Amino acid sequence: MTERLGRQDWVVAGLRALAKDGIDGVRVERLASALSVTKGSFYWHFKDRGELLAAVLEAWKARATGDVIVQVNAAGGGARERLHRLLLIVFAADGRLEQQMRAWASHDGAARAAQDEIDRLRVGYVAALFRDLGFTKAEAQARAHFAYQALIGHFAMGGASGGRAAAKRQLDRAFAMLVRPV
Amino acid sequence: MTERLGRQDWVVAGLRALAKDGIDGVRVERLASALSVTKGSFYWHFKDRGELLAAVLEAWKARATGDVIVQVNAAGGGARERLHRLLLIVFAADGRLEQQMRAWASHDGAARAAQDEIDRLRVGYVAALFRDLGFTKAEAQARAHFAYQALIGHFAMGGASGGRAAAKRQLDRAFAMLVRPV
DNA sequence: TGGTGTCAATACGCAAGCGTATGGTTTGGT
DNA sequence: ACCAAACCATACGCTTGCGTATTGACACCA
Repeated sequence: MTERLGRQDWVVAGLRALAKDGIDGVRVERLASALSVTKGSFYWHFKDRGELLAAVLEAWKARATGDVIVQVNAAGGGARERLHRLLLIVFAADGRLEQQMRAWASHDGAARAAQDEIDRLRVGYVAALFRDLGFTKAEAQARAHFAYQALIGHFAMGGASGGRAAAKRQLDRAFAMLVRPV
Repeated sequence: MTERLGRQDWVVAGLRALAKDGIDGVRVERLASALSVTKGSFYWHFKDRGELLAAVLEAWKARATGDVIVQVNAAGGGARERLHRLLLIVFAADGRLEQQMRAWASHDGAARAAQDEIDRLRVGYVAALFRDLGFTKAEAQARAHFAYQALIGHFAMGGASGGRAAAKRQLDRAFAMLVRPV
């Protein structure tokens, strides 16, 4: 039942703590207690707290990269359908980790760099969808950027404001605006 | 030259520290040293750190409420001009305090409440502008919300990505999209 | 000149966290 | 059964930061 721990267990616990309490909630003694263990264990797996944070960052990058994109691509459909599906998925997603990640990035260089990298990648993907819809490169880039900014803002504001249905109606309006030709 | 300090000096220093290092950079001993004084002074003006944070929050609310809105209103013009001017101003503004404020709100109830209040107020203002442009209430609300989210996202991403000119061109595209009738 | 109120320095106790040292326990291989 | 490696507990020292207590300096007023 109570298995011994590996590096991954600490990273997972770190991600959980990050999503819940922000980066300075991921404290080694706290994680230890959450894992029902003492920090004696931690310092066997990691050199120091910094190494854990780096690992957490890496883990986040890994899951932030593929995940949704492949999910959207796998379901097929044209660019318009994909974009719509993408928006529905991401705007309904739990943005707490994303938000705390960004809060972290706001005062840490490495996190900031990782975040920027992920941002570029995701905006690039969305821009490609807009291009498929027939927009010029610049227009596609602008719209993708704008839409992505809105997503980040959405997360930053703590997700939904009204009910599920109201949120969907608002999103549909935004979508209509976004895909309407110039 | 070296005047004695008042409560306000600490609050101002707190805001500066918040914008620069985030909420947990506003430490009493750190502020003290920034003000070339010891914490003996601090604890004369404030009961504890919590009281300072509350004061900082209050100060932020005060300056976040009026400021830009009156500036935009004062310059006159129709709804379209006002909206355009508003976007130009806020998207070019320094969002560091805003961003750190939001990072704080991501793990603190009081800050969160204040932030929500400000958000509602600002979105309401923008929604009124959209209504003046002839949109229905729901459409105006949706567009205002979307635009505001994008602003927050913009700040969260650390402001400009390309040059000043490129940013303006992107913003103009977004503006065109936002004001285009359904 | 003495007193009172305002602001500040110093010294202290306390708690949270990090990282280290050292020794104990469990596991798997032989 | 025994050993070595992997994993964990305990105890310690150190730093940072909070909050308190006490005393000092300055200003203004009577």
